[in-house]
Amino acid sequence: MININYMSRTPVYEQIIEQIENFVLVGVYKSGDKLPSVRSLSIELSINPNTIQKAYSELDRKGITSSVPGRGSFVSDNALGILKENNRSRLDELMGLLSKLVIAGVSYAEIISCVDDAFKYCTDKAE
Amino acid sequence: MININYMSRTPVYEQIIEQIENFVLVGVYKSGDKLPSVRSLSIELSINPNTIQKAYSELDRKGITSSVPGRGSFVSDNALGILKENNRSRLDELMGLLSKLVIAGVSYAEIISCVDDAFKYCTDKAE
DNA sequence: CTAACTGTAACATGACAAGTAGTACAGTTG
DNA sequence: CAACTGTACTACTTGTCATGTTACAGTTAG
Repeated sequence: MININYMSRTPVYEQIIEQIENFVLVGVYKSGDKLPSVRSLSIELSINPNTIQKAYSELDRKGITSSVPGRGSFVSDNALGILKENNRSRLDELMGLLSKLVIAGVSYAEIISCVDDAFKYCTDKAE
Repeated sequence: MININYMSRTPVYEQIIEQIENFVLVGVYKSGDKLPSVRSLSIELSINPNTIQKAYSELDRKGITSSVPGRGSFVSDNALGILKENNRSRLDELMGLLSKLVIAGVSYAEIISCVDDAFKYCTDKAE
């Protein structure tokens, strides 16, 4: 389910965080769902348990999940809300990328077509 | 002229590369222009000459610049073409970011407004 | 030619992040 | 009780980044 790219510069634990957050955003994980345990996921991905735990504790800190010793890690009630608010603030990131593309000579129509595709593709998932 | 952010995760030498590439894209540096020397830039930015050299040699490797011992580093003839082609291939990066924003509930109108702003801002610089 | 500049190369060093390895503790569940 | 769960801690290895330093060779202006 989770896919790790070892060639990437972004640390493994951050890749795990990002993918779990995406699962929550898309609806694969819903509030109350149980995440795979630290040990089972570490075996599945052939990654040291400490790396998984680092990801999980960071998710806890963000309020995305809630971990209980002995029981497991669970998706928080307001996880979706937190993530949506976080992603919303990425609009400036979008501006930076757009500027580069414009300077590179990418046409207005091409970019609009990308935007349309993104909306077409996610139209049913975005409430 | 060049601005280094020491808090950033991206290495200093990559920040230098990116900013010089931007100068070429925007037209501050044109083909044949001479870049500041390794030593002068290292003094200006209070950075070790080796770090500057790492950036310059990478720019050479990409074909953006052409360095000659004793003379200096100069912007290549096809630098602009190489950079435009590179940036053009970032359209998938745009798709990824757009998907996240859409899932986060950002409206179509908001995104289109961003695109318009980007074009308005860069309209005179994009040939 | 000389002096002052240029890029290039090589080495040692320190700092830091990431990941691994191993062990241990405490809570939960069946 | 046994098997699971998350958590904590230390030690170690690795890779990258940046610095400090020295040296060499080519170019240019005086």
